[in-house]
Amino acid sequence: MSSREKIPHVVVSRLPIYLRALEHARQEGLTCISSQELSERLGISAAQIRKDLSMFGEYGKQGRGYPIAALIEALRRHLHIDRVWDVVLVGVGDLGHALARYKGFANRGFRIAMAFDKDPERIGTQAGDLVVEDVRLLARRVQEAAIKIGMIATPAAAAQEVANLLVFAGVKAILNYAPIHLTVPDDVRVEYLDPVIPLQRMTYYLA
Amino acid sequence: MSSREKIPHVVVSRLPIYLRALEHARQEGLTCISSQELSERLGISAAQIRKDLSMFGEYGKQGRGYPIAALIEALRRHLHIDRVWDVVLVGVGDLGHALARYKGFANRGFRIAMAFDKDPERIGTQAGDLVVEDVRLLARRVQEAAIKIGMIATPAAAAQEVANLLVFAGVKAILNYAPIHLTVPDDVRVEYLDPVIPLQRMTYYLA
DNA sequence: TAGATTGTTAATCGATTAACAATC
DNA sequence: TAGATTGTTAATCGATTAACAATC
Repeated sequence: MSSREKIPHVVVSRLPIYLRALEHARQEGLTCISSQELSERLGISAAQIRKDLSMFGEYGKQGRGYPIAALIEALRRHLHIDRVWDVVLVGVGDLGHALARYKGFANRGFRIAMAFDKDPERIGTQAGDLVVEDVRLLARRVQEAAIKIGMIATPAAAAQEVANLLVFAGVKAILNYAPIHLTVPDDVRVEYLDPVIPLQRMTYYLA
Repeated sequence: MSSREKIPHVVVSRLPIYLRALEHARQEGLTCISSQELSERLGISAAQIRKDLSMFGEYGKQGRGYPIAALIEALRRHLHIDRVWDVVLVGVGDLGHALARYKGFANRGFRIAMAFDKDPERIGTQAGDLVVEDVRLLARRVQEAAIKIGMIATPAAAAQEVANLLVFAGVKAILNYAPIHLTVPDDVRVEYLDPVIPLQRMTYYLA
């Protein structure tokens, strides 16, 4: 039961998955959903789901399942997305542009607030609603805005240097699209989105 | 030791990470690398790395470490990327375009061979080197080319339907960028790249 | 040879599952 | 009430780590 012990990271990592599924269920007009139903939708065992959720509180009702709206609200609160986080984007090539224009951040807790590049050809151009700024201004601008989350969409060769800069500017969480492992201080988190890694994980199982 | 028992998926999932680090090390001009050195570069324990690699064979030399070129070759073989896999891309919006033009697939085992969309405005237009085709032709084209890997870059609302179509066409591995869980048969693998999920995993730890 | 590092074993640690009393 | 489903416990299962003999 409930939220005072340390929650294992595997459990935290499933929370956004539950949240996404709950939001879909709500869109379908459901108001309540059982761990069994969630299990079928996600391929995660019902016992696992109940155990995970029980670490944060008693949200379920026996005989009926979980009230969707209340659980969504609770998960958003536990994940600290009961607010909107400003994000700084670095690297505005094809992928950076796609991210700057991506509509999926807004209603899930995030907003790209600034975009930087080092290429003079790109600086001053438009990316989504933003004007691309010179990466040399990054540290000052990010510090002033107290931005805590960075997205790296540069080539691999630049990514570690950009990470250092973000860390220096006070960023504590980095989403890295560049195909390279980043070395950062212990109090900074990194998540990786190199598309080739999951592809290679799957080809292992292909004939 | 060596490769006849079933390898746990966690181990398989680390192989591409090792491979990427080894390729970087080779680019730096190294010819041999110890588990200790790899550990520092990746934040994975040296014991873990040795144990993982030992499941595939005895690639290391006591006192010296692992010969990089040979290990790269071996990992590529075990991951079945000692060849180039054709991939079918579905959904050619901003993200799909970025993927079609991404240079990082070619030398890591993949090639986007076809791109489909259902929007008449997009069909016939250029995406990277490809001409966007009508999604109604997908099943036939994919079957004929015997393509086994699909990438979904459509909106969430279309993703499950596209997945069904890919499965019908014989695809066995799907990389899904749409923010939705896909339900597919047991012999089909799915990997997810919704950028919001990792962001929400990190905000849990932000104040 | 001396020093370094592997592959492997056994011990530890952590995560998942099964089962069921509690209860809506 | 009867039926369904939770939260939790204990048992199982699996993954990681520590340690070291073997050996390059």
